[in-house]
Amino acid sequence: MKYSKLTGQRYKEKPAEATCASHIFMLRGGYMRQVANGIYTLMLPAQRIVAKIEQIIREEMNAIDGQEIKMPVVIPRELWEESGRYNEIGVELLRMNDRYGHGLTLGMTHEEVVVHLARTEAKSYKDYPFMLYQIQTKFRDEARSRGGLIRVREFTMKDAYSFHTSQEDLERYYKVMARAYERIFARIGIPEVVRVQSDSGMMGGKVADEYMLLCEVGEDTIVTCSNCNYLANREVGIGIIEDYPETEKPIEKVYTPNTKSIEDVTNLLKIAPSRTAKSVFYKTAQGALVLALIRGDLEVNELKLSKIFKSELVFANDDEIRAAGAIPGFASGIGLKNCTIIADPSVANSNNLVAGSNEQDYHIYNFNLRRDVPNAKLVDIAMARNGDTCPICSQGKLVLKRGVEVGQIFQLGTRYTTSMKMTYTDLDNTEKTPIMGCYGIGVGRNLACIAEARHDAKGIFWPITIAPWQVQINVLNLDNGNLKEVAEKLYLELTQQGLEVIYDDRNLPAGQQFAEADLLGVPLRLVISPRNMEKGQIEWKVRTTGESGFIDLTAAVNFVNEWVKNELAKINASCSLQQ
RNA sequence: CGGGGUGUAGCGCAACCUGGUAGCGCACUUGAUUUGGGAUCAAGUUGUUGGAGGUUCAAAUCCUCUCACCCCGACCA
Repeated sequence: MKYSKLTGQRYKEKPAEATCASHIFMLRGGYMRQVANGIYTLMLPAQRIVAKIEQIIREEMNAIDGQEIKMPVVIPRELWEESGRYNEIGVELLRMNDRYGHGLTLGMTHEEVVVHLARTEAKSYKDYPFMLYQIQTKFRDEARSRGGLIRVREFTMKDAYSFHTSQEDLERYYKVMARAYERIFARIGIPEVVRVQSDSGMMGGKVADEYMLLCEVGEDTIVTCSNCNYLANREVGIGIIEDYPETEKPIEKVYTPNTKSIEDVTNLLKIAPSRTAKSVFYKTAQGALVLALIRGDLEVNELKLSKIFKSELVFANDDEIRAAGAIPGFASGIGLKNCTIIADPSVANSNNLVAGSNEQDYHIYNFNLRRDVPNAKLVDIAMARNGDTCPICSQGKLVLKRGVEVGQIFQLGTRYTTSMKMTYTDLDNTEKTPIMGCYGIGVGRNLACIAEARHDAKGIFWPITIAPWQVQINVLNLDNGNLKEVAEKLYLELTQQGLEVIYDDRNLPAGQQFAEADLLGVPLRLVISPRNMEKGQIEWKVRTTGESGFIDLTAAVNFVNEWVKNELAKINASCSLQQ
């Protein structure tokens, strides 16, 4: 590729709307342009990287017996109705009508479509197990896209679906897939991606893991341990806290006017938040009232709570709280009617707490959950905190970090095969329902994450496996002597070796060429200049390390060939190709 | 959906408060000189100031409505 043929401006200044490194550099470097909120056009450099990421994913999926297929972007509403998700999923699913008034959707995930296919094609136990995958455009009408390609509405995703005749086989394959994922992240140049326990969200199913790149621009919070390798999304993370067991004392009322919050109460009574019980009222989608009781120093994890009721929860309003016999601001679980009470173990395991009295302007001392609210259901609903004790090793302290989800794997179970009536005939001639797993990787998000993890102040440095080009040729003073001939010849020879070369044939001042080269992040740069040509040499420089040196022009092709081979070998060695 | 912010040339910004011919830097075009870290000189080009209404002799500027984008939150695979 000659630079003069590459369409796209390179900006010197940071575009106003960009706030994170990957976004800034990809706009400045002419990798992409925004078309609408969360919708981008990828230009040649980005498209080349994407193609390489996709190819690596494809190789790894094929290596574990994946079959690449292509499902449609536009999906008829009937399929979503069959699985029940047409009504479960909100506005995120983009719905529209065709000319006949037939309801259509833009695919945001493809469980329905893959089951639609698989249920007519795999009728015998002999057809199992199998895995189908695609690399395809998804559309999700995000409430809030942000951060360039980190979070968008239209994106390319590799989604894979496996089908099994037993839970054991699903679990076996789940591990195979997990290994493939580790190899993918290593091969595309972000081996530091970690696997964390997670919630399966709208996909359904029980076991789910997310692959996270830990970095500041991430929007997920990850619970990590200072001592062991515990890793969990904060949505499901658990922290062990100190309990304060005491002998139960009788309830005493205390006058606490104008104390609406835990902070007000602790300030007034001069006690620690951990000596209080907090009452938070929620309402389920069906309108049922829920009281969550938790110790005052902890926060309710609403995802954990919503799983108990299999419903989204919203805060109850004051009237609804009063209807249950509680006083907002002074509420507790004592004497409530028509209200399900969920208590976190933190409240049960500490005694003589300060709690609401359900009487205006009064709290009580010596609240004891087991004695005072015996009907409360004990479930962990606490948000893990920085500094809590690790639930796995009991030694380390939890540390919360930010992360970007770059992939996820789920053991789906029979959520879709049951609702969509997919069956096969087993050995004993009975009809059975297959068990599914599903596995996603966001291609564009990975691209952005690599940029987040691999950049300096001047630009991105792309790992050799996915770099838009492997080698860049710069010529200083192209018009000088025979430099142009030398460069053209070198370009041709390298290209003939099968190397991917971008040749800056624009005759720009050195500074500008170098600045733009840094933005493009090609791993190896060759510089041809009058100064070095006098000695018959060219200079090479490695983008990542800054390492540089000189080589005779005659040896250049060999040198580059070897260098690229070595770099590729280094990455491949880090993730041996044997399964 | 709630809170905040911004829309002026391809990009970054000024002019807006206090109404009076829309400007600067970069980019772009032509020519010359340059070539080891975002050149130099000269001459140019580029705008319905996001849109619609209103007030006014006069609106980028004031008022109303609207649209788009960004940030924070809610929500989310």
